[in-house]
Amino acid sequence: MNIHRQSAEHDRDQRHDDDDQNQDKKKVVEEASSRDHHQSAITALPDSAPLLDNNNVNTGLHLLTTNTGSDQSTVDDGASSDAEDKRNKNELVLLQAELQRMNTENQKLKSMLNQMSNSYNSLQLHLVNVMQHQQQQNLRKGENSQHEAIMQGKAEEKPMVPRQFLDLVSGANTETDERTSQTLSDDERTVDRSGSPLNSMEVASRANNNKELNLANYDNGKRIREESPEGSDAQGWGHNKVPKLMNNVVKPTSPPVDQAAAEATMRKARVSVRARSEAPMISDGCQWRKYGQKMAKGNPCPRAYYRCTMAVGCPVRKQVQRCAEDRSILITTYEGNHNHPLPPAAMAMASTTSAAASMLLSGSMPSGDGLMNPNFLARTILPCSSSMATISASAPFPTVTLDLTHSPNPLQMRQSVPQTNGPFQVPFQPQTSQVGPNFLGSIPQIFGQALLNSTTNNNNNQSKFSGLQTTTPQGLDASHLQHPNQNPAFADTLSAATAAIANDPNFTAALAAAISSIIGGARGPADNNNGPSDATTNGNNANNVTTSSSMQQQ
DNA sequence: CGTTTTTGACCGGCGC
DNA sequence: GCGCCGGTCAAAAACG
Repeated sequence: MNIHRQSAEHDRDQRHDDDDQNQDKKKVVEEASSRDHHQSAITALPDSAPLLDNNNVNTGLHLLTTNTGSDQSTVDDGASSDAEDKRNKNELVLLQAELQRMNTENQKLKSMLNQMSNSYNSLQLHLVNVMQHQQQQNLRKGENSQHEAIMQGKAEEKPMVPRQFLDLVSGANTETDERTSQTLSDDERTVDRSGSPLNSMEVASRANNNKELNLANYDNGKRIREESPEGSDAQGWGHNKVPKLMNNVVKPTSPPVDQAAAEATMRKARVSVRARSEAPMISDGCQWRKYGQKMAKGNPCPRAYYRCTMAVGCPVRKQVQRCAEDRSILITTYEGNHNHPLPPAAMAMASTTSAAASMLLSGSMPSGDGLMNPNFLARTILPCSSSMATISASAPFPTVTLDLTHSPNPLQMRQSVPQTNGPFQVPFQPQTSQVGPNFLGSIPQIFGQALLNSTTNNNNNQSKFSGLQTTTPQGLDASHLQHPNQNPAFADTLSAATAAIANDPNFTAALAAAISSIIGGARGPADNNNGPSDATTNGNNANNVTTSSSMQQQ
């Protein structure tokens, strides 16, 4: 058996080696034509670094060729042409030196940028952690006083619900909340999750008779706790194949052990996108080759397996499967990092997955109290969008789900809190976290940027953006938790953004940019080891980030 | 004829 | 140890 496996792997490796050789051949040609290919990663960044502009390099090359041509055409012009010849040669040398200098500088800047991005993310996470601790303490104080008030029979105006709210917003109560919710059956939790009035978006959606949202939430609930088709889609994916795949990833560069481990972890991180589409596959700008199809348990629709073919040896894979409950919903799950530059059209999804993976990475980053709860990140970074993205650690590998299948009605969302059983009612209290205004402010940023990006496109495609959902590692979903600080301003922003996104055919781009802007901070789409196209290059993490949104493609 | 898709077989992890 | 299940492989078929 081992022999068989070894021979099989040997064959596989050999194939891989062949692929590498072919890739090398291709590279030679490509690099000969465009040497500045690698710089696209940097040039994809905002216009912050003129030195990194491809045009500069291209211009330089163009000058070089032009001058060379003039050299040959003026050979017979006499002594004056000799002087000109020398001058041209000098210019050529100068330009070459300049070009080399610029290249070196580009490399330096690139590495600096990576370093800064990492530092920024680390600091940001640390700050979030510290702030949350502070707020926990404050909330505990408030909770205590609340208890005293209740004990004194003054709870008429502030019933038990506020306490629950306080418990919810206090991240420190996670343990207690978990215990409480764990006493519920899975079914109860599922019901609660989908029916929780705390999810303002869902409430709004219900008020709007939005079937899609309810459906999607129900699906998510099943995904997280049950072995639903969708769940299996996002969960047991490649758990036993990671080492093998890692070989593919690591081989070319033979990175250090820790980096390899990080990539291995990142390889596990998945980004799932739920979108409404009649097409067999959503177009994300990448080239995919189908390598398998299976019937997943519990879902009559087959699951298709694709791998990226934009570059030989690219480890990125994706699964495509229709939702069992609503077959108009297409669930696409991405895994891995692109090891090649991506076209602009593919940058969107790559950025999204990168950001999601980064978020997962952040969640597992060492913090003061050990590993940071990945859901903590989701709750802090995306506190108001808990109905859009799901970070699931209940799955074998962390998955971020981007649900593009439902669109909240911000107007109703604004009213949702009063309309429901009260702003503080909590059916059951898993964990959520109260985050400061700083983090709330980042949410409109998401939609704001999405709005900016989306308004640039005017296609007929219909995309619906609803929100992000977070799931606790214990399988508890925090998506039903409404952020207490939701305000009309945010609702307005969300409203405008949603409306704009609804008309955005290239929604993924907008969404990716938005998520990247808040999650990655300085980590832009191009901020990865392999260039602009890298989706999850930083590969450190083992958590799931699911983004769900309702996207309709025509 | 090269590339992509299809599809049955195989492998490894996991639960019982 | 066995069976189930998800993921992958690889030969054959289909496609352009």
